[in-house]
Amino acid sequence: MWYSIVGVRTAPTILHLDMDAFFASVEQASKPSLRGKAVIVGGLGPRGVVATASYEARAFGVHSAMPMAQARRLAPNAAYLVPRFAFYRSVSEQVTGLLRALSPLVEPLSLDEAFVDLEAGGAAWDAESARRVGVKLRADIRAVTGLTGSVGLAASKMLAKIASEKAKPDGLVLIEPGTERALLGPMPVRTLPGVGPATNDQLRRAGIHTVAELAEAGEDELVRLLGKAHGHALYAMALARDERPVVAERETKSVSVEDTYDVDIHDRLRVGLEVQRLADRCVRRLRAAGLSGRTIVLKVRRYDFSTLTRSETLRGPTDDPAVVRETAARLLASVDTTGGVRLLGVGVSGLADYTQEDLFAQAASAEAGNPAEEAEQEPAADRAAPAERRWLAGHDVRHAEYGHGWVQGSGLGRVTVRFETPGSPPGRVRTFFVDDPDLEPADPLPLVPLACPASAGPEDTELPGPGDRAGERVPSESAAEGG
DNA sequence: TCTGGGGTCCTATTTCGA
DNA sequence: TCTGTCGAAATAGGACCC
Repeated sequence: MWYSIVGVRTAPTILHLDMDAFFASVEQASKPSLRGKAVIVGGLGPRGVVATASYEARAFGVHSAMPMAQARRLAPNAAYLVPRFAFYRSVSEQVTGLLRALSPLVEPLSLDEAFVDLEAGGAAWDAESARRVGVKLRADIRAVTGLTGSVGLAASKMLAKIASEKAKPDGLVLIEPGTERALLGPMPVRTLPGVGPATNDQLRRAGIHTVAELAEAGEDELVRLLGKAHGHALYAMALARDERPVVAERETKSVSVEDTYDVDIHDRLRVGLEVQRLADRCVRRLRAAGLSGRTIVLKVRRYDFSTLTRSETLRGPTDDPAVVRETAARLLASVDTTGGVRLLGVGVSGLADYTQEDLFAQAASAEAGNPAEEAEQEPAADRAAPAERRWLAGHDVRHAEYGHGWVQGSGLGRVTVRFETPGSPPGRVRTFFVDDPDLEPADPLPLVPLACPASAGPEDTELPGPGDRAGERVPSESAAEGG
C-alpha cells in the first residue's frame, strides 16, 4: 500500500500511559480514610457492574466488569462508590496537559489511557531519551495529581500497550527493539489487542494458544478461521508488525444513550415513554457536540438478555428532538417486548456538522417554543427524586458547621457523612437527616493543593475544620449504604 | 440479586436505484 | 415501459475496548 512507505519505526518512541486503577485511585486521593483500603467504584443499583477496583480490592478477586452483587460477596467490607465522571475528567485533563507538552501527537483512548508519539514531538529519538521522558512523566503526574501511572515504551502501539500492562502498577517498562518476537512468542493470544473471549475460544478450538502458535498457523489459516480483516490484522500482530500511527483527533461517528432498569419494564406505555426520554437525552448530547445525524438506532435488551437493534435512515441529517422521538417510536413498534425489557437505548449515527435541514428544524422549533428543547433537566431529575437520591455515595458535600466531606451512605431518611479533605488526615463520621438544611452538595476539591499560594482558591482547600483533628479514632467501615 | 454505558469496526444479508 | 443486473446503501448482529 502506498502509504506504508512511511517505514517501520526502530526506536521505542511510542509511549502508552495507563493510570493505575484510575477511578478508585482518584477516590482514595480525595478521601484519606480510604487509602490502603478496598475501594470499588461502579453502579450501585441491583444491576450495577464494577468500573474500577483498587488494588486492595483486587486482592479479594474483584475486577472490572464484574457484577456488583458478586463483588459484594467477595469484598463485603469494601467501600462502594458511585463514579464521579466530571471529576475524573478534570484530573484526566491535567494529565493530558502533561502529555501534550511532550508531543502534539497525543491519542487519548479513555479517561485513563493515552498514546504519545515522542519522536514526532522531538521529545525522544532513542531508547535512552525515551526512558528519560517516561521517568520524568511519571514523576510529573505524581506531582500534579498525586496519582500513579504506568508507562510502556516501544516501537509500536501494540507493544507500548503490552509494556505498560507489564509495568502495572506504578512502573515503567521499555521493550528494546529486536526483542519483540521473543517476548511475544510465549504470551497467550488473549494478550493481543482484538482478541476477546470469542476469538480466544475460536483459536483454542484450533489448538492455538500462544502468539508463537498464531504466527506458525500462517496468514491463510487465520483468515480462514477469523475472516479477512481480523485474520490479516492478527497475523501482523503475531509477527510484532504494527504500524498504526498515533492519531491526535478522531471524529465522532455516533452518539447514543442507554439505560438499564433496576427491574424489567413490562408496560408497553412505560417502554414508549422511556424511549421518548432517551431520544431527548440523545439529542441534547448531539446538539451539545454541534452535530446532527441521518440514522436513528433503537436498542432493546429483553428480559432474557437477548439484544436487538432497529434502525432507520432519514433523507438528511437531523438534530430535531421531535424527529428523533418519532423515528424511535416507529422503530419500537416493530419489536416484540412481551416478557419485559431490561435495557433501552437510542442512538444517532451517520453524523454531519450542521446542515440546511437542521437550520430549518431549529428555526421551526424555536418559533414553536418547543418545550423539550430548553430546560436541561438534569438537576430537575435530582429535585424530583426522593431526598435520599440526592446523596450519592462518594459525592462531596459541605456542612455549614463541619465543613467539607463526602457521603458515606444514605438510607432510612439519614445520610452519613465523613468530614475530610484530600490534604487532611482521615476524618470523622456524622449522621444527619436527609433534609438537614445545613447540608448541601459540593464540588470536589483539588487532589493536590494548588501550587501557587497567592491565588486564594476555594476558601477551604486547607480546611482545619472540626472534622479533621489528627489522630482521632476513625469509626470503622460503617458503610451504611443503601439500607 | 448475573451480566453498565459509550463507543468502534467488521460481516452478512437485504433492499434499492440506475 | 418492462425486465434484469450490479453495486451501493441500508440494516442487523457481534466482537471488542475501556
